[in-house]
Amino acid sequence: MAGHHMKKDEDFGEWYNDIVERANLSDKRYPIKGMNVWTPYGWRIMRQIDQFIREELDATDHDEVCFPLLIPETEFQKEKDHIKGFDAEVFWVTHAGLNELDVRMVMRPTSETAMYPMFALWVRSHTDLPLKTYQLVNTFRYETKMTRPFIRVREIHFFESHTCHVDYDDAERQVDEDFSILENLMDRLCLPYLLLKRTDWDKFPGAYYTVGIDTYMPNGRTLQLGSIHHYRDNFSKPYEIRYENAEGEWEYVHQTTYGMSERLVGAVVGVHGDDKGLVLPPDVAPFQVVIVPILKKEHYDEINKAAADLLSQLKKAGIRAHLDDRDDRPGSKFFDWEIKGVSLRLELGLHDIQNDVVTYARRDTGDKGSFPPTETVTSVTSILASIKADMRARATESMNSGIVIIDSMENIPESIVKFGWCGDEACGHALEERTELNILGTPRNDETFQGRCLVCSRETSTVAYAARTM
RNA sequence: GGGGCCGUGGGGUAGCUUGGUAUCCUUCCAGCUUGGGGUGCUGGUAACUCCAGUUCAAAUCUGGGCGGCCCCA
Repeated sequence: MAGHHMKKDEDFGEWYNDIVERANLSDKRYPIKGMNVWTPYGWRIMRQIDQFIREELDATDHDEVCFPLLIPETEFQKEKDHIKGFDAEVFWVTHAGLNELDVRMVMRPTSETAMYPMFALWVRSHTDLPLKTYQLVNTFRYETKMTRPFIRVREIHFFESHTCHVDYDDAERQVDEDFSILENLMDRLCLPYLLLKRTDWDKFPGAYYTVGIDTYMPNGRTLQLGSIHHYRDNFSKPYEIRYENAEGEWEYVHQTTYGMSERLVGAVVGVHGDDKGLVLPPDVAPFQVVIVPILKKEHYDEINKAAADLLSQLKKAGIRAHLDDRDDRPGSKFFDWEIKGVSLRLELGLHDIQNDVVTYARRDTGDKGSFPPTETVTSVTSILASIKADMRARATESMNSGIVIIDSMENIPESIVKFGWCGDEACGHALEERTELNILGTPRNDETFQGRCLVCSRETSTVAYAARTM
C-alpha cells in the first residue's frame, strides 16, 4: 500500500477531504478561503449535472437567462426580510477604480433582487404569464464557519429558477412541477431525499413558505441540497411586478423559486463513495467505462487493436468510454480509476482474447464477470443500468434506516429523528437549544401521526423531523 | 467576541528544546526493466509564510504582519 488513507466510517470529515483531493475534483489551494478551483475532472461532473438541469428545465418551458453579478444596494434593500437575512453574509463592492461608489453594490448571494426589477418591466399583461426563467451562475456568500469543498464554499455554482404566475394556485402548480423535476434529477444522481416544509423561523428570507431538499450523509447528518420556495406576492409588491388581467385590473404576480447548488457533487461524493474512492452514478460519471488493456510482450499489437475496437463500439453507442493506454502497470491503473469512481472497468488481455471474452469489474460492488465481445454494447448498457438501480436502492435503504422516532430528548441517536411537535415556536427553539439538533421541518407530503409534543407533551397530530446538519 | 494551536519542495512530513550541511515518503521528468491488483533500479527537478530584530551565523530565538485550523460564547 502506498500511504495510509482515511476510512469512511471512522472519520467521515477527513475521508471526504482526502477523497476530493485524491480524485482531483477540486484544487483548494487558491488563496481565498472557500473559493476553490474546479479542476477538469470535477468540472466534468458538475457540467453533466448542469446539463441534466438544462434538459429538465427546457423540457418544462423554462427559458434560460443570465443576469449581472452585481446588484445595487438600493435594489437589494427593497424587501425587508430578505435584506435582514443576507446582510451579514454578502460581499460588497465599494470602490470602482480610484473612486468610492455612492451606491455600493452587492455580489449576488441569490438573484431575486437582480431579476425582479427587470421582471417588473417584462410583465405587463396576463398573456405574459407564466414567466418561467432560470440561470446557471455563481453566487457569493461570506461563510464564516469552516469551509469544505462543494459543501460549504464562498463562491457557489448553482442554478436558480424564478417564475411568475397569475395567482397563488398557479404558483402552487409550479411547485408541484419542481418536485417532479427534482425526482428526475435525483434519480440520475442515485440520491434519496426528504421534502420538508421549513419552520417559519428557518424559511428563506422573504418567502411565504420554503420546502427544503435534504439528503442523508453516512455520518448521520443531513445535507441540504436545495430548496423550493413559494413567495406568494411578498416580492412582487415591493418590486411592483404587476399585470393587467382579462378584466383590465392590475394584480400582483405570485412567484416561486427553485435552487440547487454544487452541493449535489458533495452529496454524490459523500453518499456513494467508499474506502477506495469515489463511486459515481453512471449518469454523471465523466467516464462510464474505462478499458484497461493487459499487455504482454510479443502481443502488443493484437491486444491494442482489440481494445481500440472495444472503445469504438462503445463510443458509437453513445457510452462515455475511455481507453487507458498509459505506459503503466494494470494494477496501478485499477487503483487510479477506482479513486476516480468510474462505474465499470473492462479488462482485455491475452487470456480474454483467446477465450473470446471481455472481463468486467463493477465499481459499486466489485463484482467481476465477462461477456462475449460481440455483445459488448448490450452487456455494458444493462450492467450500467443495474449499477444505477442498485446504487439508488442502497442509498435509499441507508437513509431510511437512519430515520428514527424519538420520544425523549435524552440519548439522541446520530441520525435523522422524528417526533411529535405541537407547532409552537417556543417548543421548537427549546428543542434546538437543549440538543444539537436542527429542526428540518414537517413533511411536505402528509404523514399520519398521533402522539405528544416532545417538549410540552400536548397532544398533536404533527410530526417534525430534525437532525444534526453538515 | 474570548481562548488555544499551526505555517518546511506539487502533496504529506523530520529537524526547532540545545542556532551552523534541511530528512524521509509520495508526485513529477528522463532512461532501462516489467506487465491479469500500487514492478524494480538509476539519475533528475523542486521547499524553510512574510517583514523586522538578536547573532559571525536563524527553519530554529524575539516582536509584528498575513494565512490556516480547533474550541468556547
